[in-house]
Amino acid sequence: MSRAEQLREVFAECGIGAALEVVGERWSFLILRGAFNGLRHFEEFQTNLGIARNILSNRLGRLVEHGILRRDPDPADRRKVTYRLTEKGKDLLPVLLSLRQWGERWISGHPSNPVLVDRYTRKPIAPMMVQSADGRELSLRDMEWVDRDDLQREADAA
Amino acid sequence: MSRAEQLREVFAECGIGAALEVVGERWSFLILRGAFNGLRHFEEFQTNLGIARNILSNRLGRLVEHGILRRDPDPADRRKVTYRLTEKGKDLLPVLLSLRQWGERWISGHPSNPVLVDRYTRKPIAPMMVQSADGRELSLRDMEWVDRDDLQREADAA
DNA sequence: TCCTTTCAGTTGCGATATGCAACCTAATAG
DNA sequence: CTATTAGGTTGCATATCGCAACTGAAAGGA
Repeated sequence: MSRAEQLREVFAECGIGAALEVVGERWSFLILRGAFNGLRHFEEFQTNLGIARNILSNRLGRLVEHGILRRDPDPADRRKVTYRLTEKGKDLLPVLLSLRQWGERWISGHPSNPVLVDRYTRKPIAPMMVQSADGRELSLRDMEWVDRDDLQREADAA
Repeated sequence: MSRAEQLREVFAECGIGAALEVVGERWSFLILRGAFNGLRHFEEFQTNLGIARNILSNRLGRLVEHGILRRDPDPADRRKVTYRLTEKGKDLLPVLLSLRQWGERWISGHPSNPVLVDRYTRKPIAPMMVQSADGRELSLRDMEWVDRDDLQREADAA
């Protein structure tokens, strides 16, 4: 087994590793943030993020390969290519927002721009938090890591 | 200021960029996952993750530097060093869980081990989701990116 | 038509980061 | 007093990154 394959296996054994295999590179999150903010074209990403063109090309390719972005030619201008989020990509929003809120709280110290608001109430979205199955907010003290099989046995015993 | 310059500034100030400065490297998330799962010592991280020793040393140092882990000598055995999450570190849990749930859903296709449960009800935590200020679940269609100042003006006008 | 600009990349090359194995020092165990 | 453990550091090879320059196809303009 090659080193790369070994690494893939380590990463794949948990959802975090599996996710990082796809979006773990330094620029991927920023490209996704751009996509969520409406960037669609190569030049838009390049000028707005200040990313090197070859890296951008590589990352966009990877994100497309992994089904996070869709790459379509623009029918109106055949030079242009449109990148947009797939469902799989859109589903990364909680990750992006958690990361952003953490950065605002602990690093930059202030909310950043633009703000994501509820379209109807015009109020900013709530902070991301961990909740119980019935919707109570949980802190780390209220939670416990349990082996999946042990949990199953607990349930069977009850 | 040009539109490109404006946007570049926006991204530089964005919480995501700030967060990635600190936890954006390839192994950082996996080290944090280990910490959340109870790993405390250098050798534990090393054998558990299979990370190169020099990289682990470097990453632990960086996480300590940024106040995400605390490094304490073990009073019982002075060879040992204990790394544990600070409040700032613990507050990364929503990021880790969002990432993990996404990976489970879209990549590995199944829930991973161990499971994080509500200590009292013994039920797995809920999926991370974006919510309005009053707790409704929001999908991307229900939200809108708004410039902070525009939002303020909207509020003033009302 | 011919010339220029735009768009989406690719290529070459040097700088940086990463992975691996071996080594080191202090503390503890036997 | 020797072996082992913990937590690193060092040297070296490879992989990835960032920058600048270049390419090639497609518009746009005179």
